[in-house]
Amino acid sequence: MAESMKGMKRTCRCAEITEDWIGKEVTLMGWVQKSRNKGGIVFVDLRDRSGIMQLIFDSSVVDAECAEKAAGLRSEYVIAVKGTVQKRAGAVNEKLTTGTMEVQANYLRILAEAETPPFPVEENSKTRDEVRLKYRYLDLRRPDMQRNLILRSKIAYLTREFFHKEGFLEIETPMLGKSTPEGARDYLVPSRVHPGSFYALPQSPQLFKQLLMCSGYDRYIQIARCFRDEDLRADRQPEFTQIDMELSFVDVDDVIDVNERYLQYLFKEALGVDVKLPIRRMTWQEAMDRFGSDKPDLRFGMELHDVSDIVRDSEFAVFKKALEKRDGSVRGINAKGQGGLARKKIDKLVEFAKGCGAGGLMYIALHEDGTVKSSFGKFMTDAEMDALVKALDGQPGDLLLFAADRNKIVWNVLGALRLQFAEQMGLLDPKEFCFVWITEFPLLEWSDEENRYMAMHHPFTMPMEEDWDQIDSDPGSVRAKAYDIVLNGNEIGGGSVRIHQNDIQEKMFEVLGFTKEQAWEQFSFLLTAFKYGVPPHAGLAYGLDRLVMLMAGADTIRDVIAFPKVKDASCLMTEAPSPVAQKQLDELGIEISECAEGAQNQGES
RNA sequence: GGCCCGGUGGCUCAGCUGGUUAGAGCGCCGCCCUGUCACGGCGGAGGUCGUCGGUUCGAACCCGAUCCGGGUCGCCA
Repeated sequence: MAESMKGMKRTCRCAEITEDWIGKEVTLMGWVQKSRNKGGIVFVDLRDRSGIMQLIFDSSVVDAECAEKAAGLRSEYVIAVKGTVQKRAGAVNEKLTTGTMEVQANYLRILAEAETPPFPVEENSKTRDEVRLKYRYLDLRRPDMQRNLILRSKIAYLTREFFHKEGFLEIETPMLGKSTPEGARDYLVPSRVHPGSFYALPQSPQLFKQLLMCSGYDRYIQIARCFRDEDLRADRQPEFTQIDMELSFVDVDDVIDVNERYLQYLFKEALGVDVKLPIRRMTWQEAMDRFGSDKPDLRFGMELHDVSDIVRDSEFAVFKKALEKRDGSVRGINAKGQGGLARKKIDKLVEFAKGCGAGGLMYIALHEDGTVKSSFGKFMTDAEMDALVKALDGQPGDLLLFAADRNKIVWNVLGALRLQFAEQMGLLDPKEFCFVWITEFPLLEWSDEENRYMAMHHPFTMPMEEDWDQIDSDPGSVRAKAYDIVLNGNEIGGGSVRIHQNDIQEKMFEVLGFTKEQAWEQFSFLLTAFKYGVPPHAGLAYGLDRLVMLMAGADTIRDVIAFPKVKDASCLMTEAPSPVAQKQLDELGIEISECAEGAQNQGES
């Protein structure tokens, strides 16, 4: 039976009590973690967001009514307790920060009873995600989830504090905006007032923050919700949070400078971790050549080696074909100490490589006893094989893996293999934080699907001056003033200097295949604004969820988001999205097609 | 959309080559217990093995479809 808390006032949280409090009267309120009834004495672990305090109900101290109530306490009951902080008479519990103390209770109220929870509310839950997410409010009671969300709050606070001191202004941008064709799919919101027209939820505040620069706000920051209607991953949710910023009268180095100091401050204050400045920088080309990725994990080596020149004259058809392709190459990595890998496991690696888009994967296994096994040795001369082993510094016991194809595929395959081996070999320490700036990204990327160049970052990214004269002759070779900040193989942020000159912007649209009319139709407000005096500007945005995930040591961003969605972007707790009443649809002038209705009915059965 | 992994009492899992009555730990319920903290002791309840269909004398197990969750590729300017 639930009682009122009238007349009682919480004095502090459970684990805020220290030994200085011994002898003091306190009032605590929280959830029953566990109750141990010894007969005449009942121990209760009381939990709130700060931690646990042991309560003791002694039948020789409390009245009969209180003793009976205490004996009836069950997990997750919400209670209020008055009592005295005392040093424990019995053994100390070293697992609790409050383990030397207990509260000798003298008064108890049951504020709410609770049914037995569907899964244990405890640290390191092994309960599967499906159940956790259905009862997310219970999952969020668990100490590890509470720590994550408390850390997230602290990170948001430190971020605002740091950038405020640096002269940034926090300005909100709209959630209801205009749909744009490039980029991810938009979440659309129908307009009641304008039947047939739709708002789009922002994929990022990109254009608005550039307009704010036009308006003279100089330095802008926002912790902004963003939406992308694409498939989910462990590190991707349909709605997510960016730390979004834009600065005027700056170039690449200025953005990097303030952000390096931010990261140093954040990691020191939130985790006590020292980030050494300056953070290492690496061009995109170097990252791809050495690590096969534009977000290299630098906590370990196992670098890629280009062996194209060594095998250029070989008779092996796979190598030959690869080198005839545009941007074709043969590259390898050395998986140290993996030479003894069983044939079956090597076959699995080959399958893995095929999954990454490769035709296959070649290997040289250097056994400890000096024998050599290779999938392609018979097509090669001894001299060529020796040169390959030497190029990768192969020692007895090593496994050398080679991919041959267009660069994009070779990088992709070897970069992924490199990570897989590192994980298998236990080379990844989650407590080690290895930052790197990746700079000088290509401005454009060829799209086979669209049969045109696409902006790698976005259409407002400034090209590097020294490459600009190649924009007509060789657009793919033009580099951009774009940069990503990478932490342990995760892209935690990215940004660029923006185009503020009319002629460059027009040329950009032309290269991207926009007609002048199309460009104006989509971005007229921005292009018009730029006519009235636009300062040079640049910006950057962090994925807050990923940043918190890495700082919290979590495996998925779901563990640092209070109410995340599952893989098909639905919410297991609220069951969103859901069909709506016909009346709502009528108001919006929306009709559901038969095929969508069919899919919906199927989904419900 | 493709590929891979999983779904067995409330939770986490085991369940052999298809074999007769589907197990364990935790939790839960009852009784006992005044120093427990992974409390302890005694007793007890609880499962259409995700769903549908098929193969078989016989299916948790094999086959097909489907639903749910996870990972990944595509996708994510």
